[in-house]
Amino acid sequence: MNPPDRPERHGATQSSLREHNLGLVARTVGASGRPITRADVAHLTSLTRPTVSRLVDDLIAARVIVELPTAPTEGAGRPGIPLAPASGTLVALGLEVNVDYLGGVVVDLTGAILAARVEPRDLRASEPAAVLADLKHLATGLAARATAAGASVVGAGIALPGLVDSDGSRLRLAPNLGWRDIDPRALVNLDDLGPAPIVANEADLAALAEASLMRSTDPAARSFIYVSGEIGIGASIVLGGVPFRGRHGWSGEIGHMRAQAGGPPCRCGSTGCLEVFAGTASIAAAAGIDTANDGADAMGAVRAAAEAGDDAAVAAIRRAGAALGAVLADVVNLLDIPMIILGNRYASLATLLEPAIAEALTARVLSAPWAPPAVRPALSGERSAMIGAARSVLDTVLADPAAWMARTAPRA
Amino acid sequence: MNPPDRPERHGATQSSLREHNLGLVARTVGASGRPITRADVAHLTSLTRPTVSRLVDDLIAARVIVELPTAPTEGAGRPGIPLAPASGTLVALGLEVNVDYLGGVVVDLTGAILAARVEPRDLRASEPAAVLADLKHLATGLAARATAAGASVVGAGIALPGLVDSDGSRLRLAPNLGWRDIDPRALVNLDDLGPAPIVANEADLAALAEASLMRSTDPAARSFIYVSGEIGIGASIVLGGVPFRGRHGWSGEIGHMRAQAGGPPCRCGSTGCLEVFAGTASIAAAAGIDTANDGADAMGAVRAAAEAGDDAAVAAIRRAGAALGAVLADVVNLLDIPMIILGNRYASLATLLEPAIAEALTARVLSAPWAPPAVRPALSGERSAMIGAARSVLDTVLADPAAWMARTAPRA
DNA sequence: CGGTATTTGTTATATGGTGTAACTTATCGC
DNA sequence: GCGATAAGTTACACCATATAACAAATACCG
Repeated sequence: MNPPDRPERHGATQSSLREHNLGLVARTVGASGRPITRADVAHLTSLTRPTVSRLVDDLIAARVIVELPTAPTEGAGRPGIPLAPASGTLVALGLEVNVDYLGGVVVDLTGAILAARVEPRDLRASEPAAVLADLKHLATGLAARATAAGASVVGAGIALPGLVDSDGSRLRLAPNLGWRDIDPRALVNLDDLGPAPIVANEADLAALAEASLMRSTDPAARSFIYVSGEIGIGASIVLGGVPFRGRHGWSGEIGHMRAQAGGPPCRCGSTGCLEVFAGTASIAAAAGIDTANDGADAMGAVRAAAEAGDDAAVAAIRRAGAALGAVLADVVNLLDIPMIILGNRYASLATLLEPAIAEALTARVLSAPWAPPAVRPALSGERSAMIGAARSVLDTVLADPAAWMARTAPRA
Repeated sequence: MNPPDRPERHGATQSSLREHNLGLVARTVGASGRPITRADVAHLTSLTRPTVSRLVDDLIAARVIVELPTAPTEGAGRPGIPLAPASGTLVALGLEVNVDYLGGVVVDLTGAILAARVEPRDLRASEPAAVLADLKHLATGLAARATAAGASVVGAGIALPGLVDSDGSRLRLAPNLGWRDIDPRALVNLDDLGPAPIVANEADLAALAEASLMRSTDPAARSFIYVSGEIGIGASIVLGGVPFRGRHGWSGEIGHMRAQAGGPPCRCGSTGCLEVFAGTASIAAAAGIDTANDGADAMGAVRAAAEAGDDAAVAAIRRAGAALGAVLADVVNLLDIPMIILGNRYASLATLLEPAIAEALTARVLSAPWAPPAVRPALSGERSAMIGAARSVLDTVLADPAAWMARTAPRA
């Protein structure tokens, strides 16, 4: 997602120039929510109109963007031809393995979901090879459907619930699956689907999906903390639209930051971890909700109980919110990223958790008087990790369309 | 230091190409510890020899790099001409205001300190306008000396002990100086010394100096946490050689992260802050060292006492180390940056603090079994913030030598 | 209803930076 | 002293963008 500390970059040649501008035009068309003309792109990028025209022609030929039927005109002068990212031409697969399901989506450059398939299944203590073989089966099925519909599959991304090395070569540990030291790429083996799949942590990819949704609503907010509530608690630190993964790719382990002195021991071996107070299992237990059979909707039950005035549920949420707030205050003091997104299972609890979180933040964040941190539920829903996985693949095309064009037409 | 969330970048033209490669060559020569030839640069950058030659000629004309007398040759073939950053030609001023002194250095592209001047002075509760006027006086004196020696001053950087907005336009709060809401650029007014000076937090600039020192010893380690011990405790998060400043420029406030529940109240109004347990004033007090008259060397006295076996001093250091370790464990869990540099007043205590810090880190950092975090005293010494301030200005020249060349020869 | 202003998109040409190939220069090894 | 080898330079081709001029399509105005 981001490169590890690289020593020094490469020299730029004329073709790098072209690649750069090609990507710039593609991203400019893609990022601007509504269709824009070649002239608009020229203004936005400070490139000249002839240059933009040339680049746009190539991108149209590569099926990255399309010309729309000329819209109802306005103002003087010749009306421009609206351009938009192509829909249904280039697509990516977003796959995910999680505790209680396994699934995949097909997403195109507009962000539309062309196909989806989710198989609920209890994957606690499962066999990695078998599960990932099933995932491959699911993926090839989706890919076949997409190509049948005339789309080209540019690649696949895989979201996993655990510590993934930053280059995606290795899943070190997935506590809830009971997996350890897996090579996901070898086991899924999607070599026929283009380049090596992107493999990353589920929270980071969900955050990426959130980032592209936020780009439409609030283009200024390109950095935030995405908190993913589950049995464990993960976070993704998004800087300028890109998750920051750390030295090895293991950043964001806020579940084991200290929330409170003492308390029951955490399964990590330490005490006082946030997870003990604000993990979904812990919230459910404190609220007196049975979580054994129906983990997915336990938070819905807690919410319902709390809204009905159940004391245990209210107290459980308050305790979780206070713990989250204490930890997040430290995070904001450390990073000065005053925007917190509550995602995954937390999304439905967000309005209830907010008061306690906000209270802790205003009490402890040094800069709160000048710039009070914002706390918000995630915009993206259930399948955000899969969507983010696909998005991350499509982003590589948008970042360097020339590479994709070279791949698709090596007939020179 | 790093830009705030920018919406979208500019289109690249042929001159951007040139600027990029000019900077790349300059940085390649500058970063490689020892002199290298044009052919070496070509190999390292993947540019061709003719291109490198052209760029090098321009950089020599601009006095950014120089040809050295041809060295004792080795191996077959025509010996190359060694290139190195020019010494004494282009220099930057690094200035600093801190609690008990005010000073400046003149640094050239090789990192050599050509001149320095430090005036000890008690600046607690001082008058900003008067102090910064004195700083301007000091700066112009240093600049005059530099130009008299034949150097061109490319600009100035100013290090301040407080919350500085990320664009350097405003010092929000410097608790130890008693300053609040200052426009440092207007008050220092160094307009005749090139472009607007870079203004930033003292810890961030010291970290930058540390980063360039580490580049020589360990080029792989481009990301680390620099902890600056003082009455307050600041930190700079260096990612890929660049301090990360956060949304407003106020990142790194670890002094007010929670170290321990309860404890005496912090002057920030909260309780349990790290500063209460590990700030230098607090360490000195706990060790029973009088800090009133001689704050600068109080840590030396604590160290001496601890090494002599004084119980109070040993306990004070142990308490501070445990608190630091607890907070830093959270930081490493959050960011996965397993390298911690103890700087400023902590540097001399580092060997004594390390055991307690390391103990807390191994106990609480999730990834410690795979990748134990490293804890190290800072390499850079007393004047690191000033040096970093100058360095940051010189880095702008290295990043874009074309801009400097345009400034110096606008005779077209 | 026709002419003008205005803006989009295209075409033709100029500019400029890098790559390629060949050449010159300088050293080593025999 | 001669060939091998590598550094640096020169001459030229290539290619991407800028500039300028032009064609096309609409609105505005008399």
